[in-house]
Amino acid sequence: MLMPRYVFSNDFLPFQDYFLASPHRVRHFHIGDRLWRAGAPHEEIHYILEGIEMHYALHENGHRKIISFHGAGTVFPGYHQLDFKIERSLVTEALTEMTVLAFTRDQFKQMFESNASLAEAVVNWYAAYVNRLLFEAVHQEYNTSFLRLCNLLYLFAANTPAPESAVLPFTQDTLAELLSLSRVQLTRALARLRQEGIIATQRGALHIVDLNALAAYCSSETLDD
Amino acid sequence: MLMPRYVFSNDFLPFQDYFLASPHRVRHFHIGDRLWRAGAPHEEIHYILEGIEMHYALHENGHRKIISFHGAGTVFPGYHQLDFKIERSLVTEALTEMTVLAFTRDQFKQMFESNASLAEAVVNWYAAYVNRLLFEAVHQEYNTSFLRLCNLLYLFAANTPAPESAVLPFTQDTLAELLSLSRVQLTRALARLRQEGIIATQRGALHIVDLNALAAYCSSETLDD
DNA sequence: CGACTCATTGACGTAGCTCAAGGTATGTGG
DNA sequence: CCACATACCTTGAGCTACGTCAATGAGTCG
Repeated sequence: MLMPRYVFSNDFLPFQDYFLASPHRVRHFHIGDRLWRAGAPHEEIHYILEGIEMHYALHENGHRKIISFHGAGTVFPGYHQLDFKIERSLVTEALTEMTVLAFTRDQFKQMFESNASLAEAVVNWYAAYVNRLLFEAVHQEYNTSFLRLCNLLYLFAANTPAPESAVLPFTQDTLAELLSLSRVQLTRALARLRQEGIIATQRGALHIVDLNALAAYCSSETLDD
Repeated sequence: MLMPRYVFSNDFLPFQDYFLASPHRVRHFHIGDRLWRAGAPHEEIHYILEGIEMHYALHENGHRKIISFHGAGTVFPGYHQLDFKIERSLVTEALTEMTVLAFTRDQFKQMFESNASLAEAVVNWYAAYVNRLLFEAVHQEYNTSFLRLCNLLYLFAANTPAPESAVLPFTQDTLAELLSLSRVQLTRALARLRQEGIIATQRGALHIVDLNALAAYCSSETLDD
């Protein structure tokens, strides 16, 4: 049974050769680059060969809200043919050096219409993205900041190769912006987890020390039982 | 440019004849019926011929969060082939008498794979659904309850035939559950709008009196300028 | 006309915000 | 390799928006 994800990767890996054989343009990005023009609608769709990008929104009042991360083997943004106002306040930024295959909407449309299993993959990707957003809108919204943090950390840890002793490479700023919390409030929640021996904190990273104790705090939507 | 929507209808109307000609089962639901078994994954996909349904989530702590409404000419839930835990806490309930064409996942898959323009429509529908969820997660989250209410009312009004004097048929309970607010807080925000002559309230409904004044309160993500 | 649902308002508690000040790693240039 | 700058992290104090609890009023329906 599938749990919410904040990190997307490899969900289009089976199509890599197909993408390479289809009309595209190879593009490179450097750390901190934005993957498309600010304020513009999404004109290109990327298949990521290498690197990780972060997708976030800038709110009128200055807050930054991190939505998701996208790594090798995935496609971003999701293919569609509409023009949404909100997309113009969304930013995608390279966290590492990146290499992508860039498709225009029309090029992607060609592939989408001629390759049914790619179309299925696009739809399944959308379903997973909806799931991540639903998790936040219908679930995290009603939780305290402490519980929201526990859920987030557990989901991240569960997606690593060694959940029991996972190292999560996030600054506290990043975690706060993922959870729509103030940095101060986030620090307080981390302090509690540290005092209880559940995590260890470090500059720019965070270690899971006692995954079971963490899981005991999480809500059922987070746990795969 | 497209704004967030809470009500979905007619986005699959061009396919109605196609749906009728494809293998399906006609089903009827009565007011208050749930459109699929509680706690189960979505096994059927409906094309709605008549009626309106409400989609909501039940949180562990008793809160109910209303997500969206689906009316004639649309398909719900979105087609995909995965199994998400969160779907089991989601409920879809008939608000009126309903008639739908029910497809199994396999039946829908057949259509999806053999009709490229249907596949496009599914993807565009997902993009609109993501947009509605993004609006809440990245935007409304940072707004005060008053501003969130203004945005919601404006979006609803803008989707009616006569926005200037729209009548919105929602109880205050429903509005509170759409905005993740307490009923009390919602009443207070409505009281302010009433005192300012922007709306008139009534049992089970609410009238827009001064749409421009309402728009002046809204944030830019809500306004189509 | 009684029973329900829906709406309104007041009193009070608290989670999480902002503001503020200081502490500790990490990196860079001299 | 030291001095300094720049993140990043921690903790305290006070404020406020919003939640809960509670009581009452006002439409609507059998």
